[in-house]
Amino acid sequence: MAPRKKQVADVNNTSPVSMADLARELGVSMTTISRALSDHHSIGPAMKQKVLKLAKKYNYQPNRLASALRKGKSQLLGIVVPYIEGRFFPSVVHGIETAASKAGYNVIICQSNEDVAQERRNLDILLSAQVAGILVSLSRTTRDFRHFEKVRGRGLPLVFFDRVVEGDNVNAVVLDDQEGGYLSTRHLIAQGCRRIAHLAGPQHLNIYRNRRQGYLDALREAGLPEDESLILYSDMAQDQAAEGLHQLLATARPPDGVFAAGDYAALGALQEAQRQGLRVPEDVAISGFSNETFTTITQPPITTVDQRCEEMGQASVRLLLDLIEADGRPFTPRQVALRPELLVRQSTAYSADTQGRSVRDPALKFVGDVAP
Amino acid sequence: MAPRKKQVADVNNTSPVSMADLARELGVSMTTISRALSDHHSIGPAMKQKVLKLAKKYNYQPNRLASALRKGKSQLLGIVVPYIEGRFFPSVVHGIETAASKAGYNVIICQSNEDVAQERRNLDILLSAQVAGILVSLSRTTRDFRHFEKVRGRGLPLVFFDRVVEGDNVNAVVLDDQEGGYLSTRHLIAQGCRRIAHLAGPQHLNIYRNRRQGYLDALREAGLPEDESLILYSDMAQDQAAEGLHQLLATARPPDGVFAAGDYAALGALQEAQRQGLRVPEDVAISGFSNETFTTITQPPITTVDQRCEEMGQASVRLLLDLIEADGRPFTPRQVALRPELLVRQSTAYSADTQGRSVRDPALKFVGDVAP
DNA sequence: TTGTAGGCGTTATCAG
DNA sequence: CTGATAACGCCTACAA
Repeated sequence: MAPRKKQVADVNNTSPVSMADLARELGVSMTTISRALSDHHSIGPAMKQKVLKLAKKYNYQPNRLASALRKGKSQLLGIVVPYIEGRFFPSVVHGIETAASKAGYNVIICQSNEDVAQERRNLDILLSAQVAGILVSLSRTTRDFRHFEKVRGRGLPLVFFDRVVEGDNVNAVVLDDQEGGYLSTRHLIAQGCRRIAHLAGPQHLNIYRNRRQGYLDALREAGLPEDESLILYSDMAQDQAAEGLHQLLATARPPDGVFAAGDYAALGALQEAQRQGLRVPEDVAISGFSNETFTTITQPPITTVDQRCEEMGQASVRLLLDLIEADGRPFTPRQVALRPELLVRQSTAYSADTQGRSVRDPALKFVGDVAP
Repeated sequence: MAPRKKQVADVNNTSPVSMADLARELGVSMTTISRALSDHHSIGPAMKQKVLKLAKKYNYQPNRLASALRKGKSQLLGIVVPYIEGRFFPSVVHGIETAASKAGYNVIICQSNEDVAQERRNLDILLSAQVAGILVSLSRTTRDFRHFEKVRGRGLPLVFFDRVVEGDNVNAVVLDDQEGGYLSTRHLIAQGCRRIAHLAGPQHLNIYRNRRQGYLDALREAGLPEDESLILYSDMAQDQAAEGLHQLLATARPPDGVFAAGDYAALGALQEAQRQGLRVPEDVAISGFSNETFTTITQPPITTVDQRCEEMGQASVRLLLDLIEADGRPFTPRQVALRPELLVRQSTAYSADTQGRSVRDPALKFVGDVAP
């Protein structure tokens, strides 16, 4: 019963077993082992069984470092995000990891903390880790994109998501924010609203620019006037929104609907309306954007636009894998715009389900979506 | 101006430059290059400069795979979490990634999806990726812990966090839930509550068991009776909590305070109380657990316990790094219990700050914390 | 069907 | 202070 000891003083440490060890034990060459394990065609079934059995017995784990070094490609994907917090990025990362692991890849994750310098460093790290591809959502402070040229120069597959480099020579996955703004506003109009205010975000960010444009599209389509006095620009904070709505409600012709470009702004508006004694949605309907968790638990729950976080992750991985499989052969860059989903809740619709009911109208203009 | 082309048909791909390339260019040996780059002491400053300059010029990136293969240790840490969603795990991962990258490590992240089999596979993957250490939060379905023996057998540093294997021979970082329950209840008592109900979670989960115990501790300390009829067990869902409070309020002696073991339960209780026309906190004070985002935006904002997610990530990494540095030398396993933070808001305190004010009472029993 | 041998890029051990 | 050489574990022509 005495445990055999190979080395002195090494109580417990099982040193990892390599192919060479297995080969020695079976009296065959490493080639045979390698082939048996990778299910190569030119290997006898008997031999294969023997090898697999021994591998199991010794709990053989392939050394992916060695394999990757030899093949020049690892099974790792790199992710660079501004941060892993809030609702959006974690969900996208969740989608990415799920899709990646399904395809046999693992992800190594880096945060830029909204700092270009850190973003650059992250890219360098991922390059030297020999990842098979990189997924990036830009930091807020990124104005210069030269560091990405390094990646392309290496011929390394690169996909942007959400915060992307604009242009048609990059691979990118985004939410169609304009469609989101359009859907929300169209819905408010359908609910009978005729004076719809827009709580808009900073217009140097394309997401807010696009949401505003969707809002205008819907107004125009319905023949409603564009009224700049109904558009309030802010940083989308709850109190700014409340203050803004406060002012609008004090005017001669207050709005009967509010499309906020963010859920916190919608919340601020909701609370302000209620403070003023207004009923929501009867006196003023309010909708938000992002499907933050809290939108389901306010009274009434807030109508909002879901950003398809997980799908964004999936779509990004799909695109990246296509790029990886293309393996340097010419590949026409793709820009994917995910179709947002309007979740109608009681802040805009009297009869809406608390959980939010997805509005899918086949007559809506089709903007783009991932391939089925 | 014609671009020099090394290879035909290779338009743009800069193949990564290796130490050998630099050595050839400078007419020195690879050894010299390696030493210059790793700042070895026995290298001439002149030589070092030359090498560094050339490395910069050619944009040399060390191949971490090769380095790790040679050294038998990578600069990667593995994380296994049930999933990356909600508030808790993303924040912990955020803390982990931040601490790890500060120490020169990168993280590769895996989700078990609450599935033991997946958890096992994840461990295998991390082992074969030759990570330097592993951080694990157990899946709900994990009852058998043998797969972790493989990791220990390899002598690979292993730290559990939040959902941990119990016992004093593992390294683990948890929140002191008992202390959290104690702090909350003690606070309710200090606010004048004398009949405090507890919305408890499933008692097979240690977090809920511990929160309940803390509740009992505080009652006992204050000389208040333990009344099992005031403890309601459920899965902590919003509607269950509402229903539960509904029943309690209908009794002859309704509670004047509620300590809910989760924020959703607290929310359900708050809404139910308000439906019954009760004022919160005047008629009944309510506190929750977890510091979910929505607790700041309810009316009134809900007093809750912050779980120190980021600190948990940091502490886990610190412990793991200590383990890595011990490098196989005997290491007495450590269990770290993070001190929770009570955030007092208006649902329990008339005068509380909306944002929540941290209660730090030096007289509180000290349970444990990370080293400074 | 199996074996031999060389190399992926780095580092550690020697010897000068 | 510098260089030659041998690994690390795996893969893959090429040869048998």
